[in-house]
Amino acid sequence: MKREEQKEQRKKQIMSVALDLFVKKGYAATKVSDIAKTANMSVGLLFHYFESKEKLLEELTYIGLQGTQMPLQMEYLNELDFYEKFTSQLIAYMQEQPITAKMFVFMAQMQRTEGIPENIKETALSVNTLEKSVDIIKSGQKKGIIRKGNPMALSNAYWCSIQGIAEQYAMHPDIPLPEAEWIVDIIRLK
Amino acid sequence: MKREEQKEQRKKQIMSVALDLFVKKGYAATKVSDIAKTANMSVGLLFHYFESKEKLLEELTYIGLQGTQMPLQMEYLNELDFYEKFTSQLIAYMQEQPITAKMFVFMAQMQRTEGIPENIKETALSVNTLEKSVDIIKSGQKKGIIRKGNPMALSNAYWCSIQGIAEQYAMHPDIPLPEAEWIVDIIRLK
DNA sequence: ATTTTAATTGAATAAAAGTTCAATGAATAT
DNA sequence: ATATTCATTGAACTTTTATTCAATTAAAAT
Repeated sequence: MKREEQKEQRKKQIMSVALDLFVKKGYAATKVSDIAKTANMSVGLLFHYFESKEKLLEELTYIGLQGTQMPLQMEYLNELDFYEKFTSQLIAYMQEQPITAKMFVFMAQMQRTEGIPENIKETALSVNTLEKSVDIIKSGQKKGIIRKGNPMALSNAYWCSIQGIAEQYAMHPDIPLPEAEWIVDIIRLK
Repeated sequence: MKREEQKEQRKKQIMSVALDLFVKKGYAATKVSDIAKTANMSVGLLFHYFESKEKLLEELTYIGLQGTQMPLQMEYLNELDFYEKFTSQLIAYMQEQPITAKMFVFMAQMQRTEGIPENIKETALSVNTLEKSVDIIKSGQKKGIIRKGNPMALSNAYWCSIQGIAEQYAMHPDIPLPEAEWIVDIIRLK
């Protein structure tokens, strides 16, 4: 069964290159021939593995769903501890698995970009964490460990920072990542 | 001289619509016909005002350079005050002039996207603020008002947050913006 | 009023990008 | 060893998107 392995290998190779280019240049700006060239194969071969550019995007999104589900150790003492654990684990994970940051950026791109097929957007949307987060903020505010203010705005501030950091890291992995503590300080009550 | 005014009007209209679509969908994914349709005109007319899609992008980038240069009141007491003033003014400005956030996102897009002509990238690059910021961080650390840590990482954390917030706001102006204080707390020494 | 100039349109054309396919060669099975 | 299956190529074809242009309409100048 050598063929099967090789087939999987090829698909992975294509998807890896595609992810990279989609993140760097955007989906629409990435030509199928770019992907093929970067992966050192002919366009014909690429179409042997994926029936269309859009199907490739679809599979990538589906994988992304699992890829962004990092193995979170999610027992936490309180709401602030939740954010601290999540942040430090995410940062560590981005460093160890550079694909994490790329997937993060890619999924966000899929969510917001108009003209992406609906089924793909829906898959990307299931990564959305903002809603749930607002409740945790509220709960932490009651306990007096998270600062006062509009919970939606607080949650948003935190997630936007995470998003911005992931984006920067995906593009420039050379620039040093922040300490988790700094980011959590956005919402921490002093 | 009605003609001249009208001409300017048209160009502005096209550029405004184009900015909006470029930010939402990305440059490559935005068709000239999309822009024309959204601006209620024929594609032919669009080409009467801009010789190509790329020239339109170029002019937009040039305008963006001025657009992101918001009228900053930049006398500050110390390094932390600098960040506080800058942040609150940027947030206020984004609310008053929604175009600011879009321009911010657009210019960042131009900077990072591969396949954008060099002259355009260079223009976009001159918005880059990260370098200068590192020195301010260092100086503030000496005074003991900015927290300890890698100055590059601190500067990066701050700017990534700003970028993430601008991106979110450009896309979803309905989600409330954070207080400047929260963001500056990323770098503040407690 | 008439002429001139320029705005505007949409269909025609050109260029670019996605997709197919017949032919070739390498691996696997018999 | 031979047959069979499938990976691989690149040129041909199709579709999409950018760009041009001749014709029309509206405004400005004389």
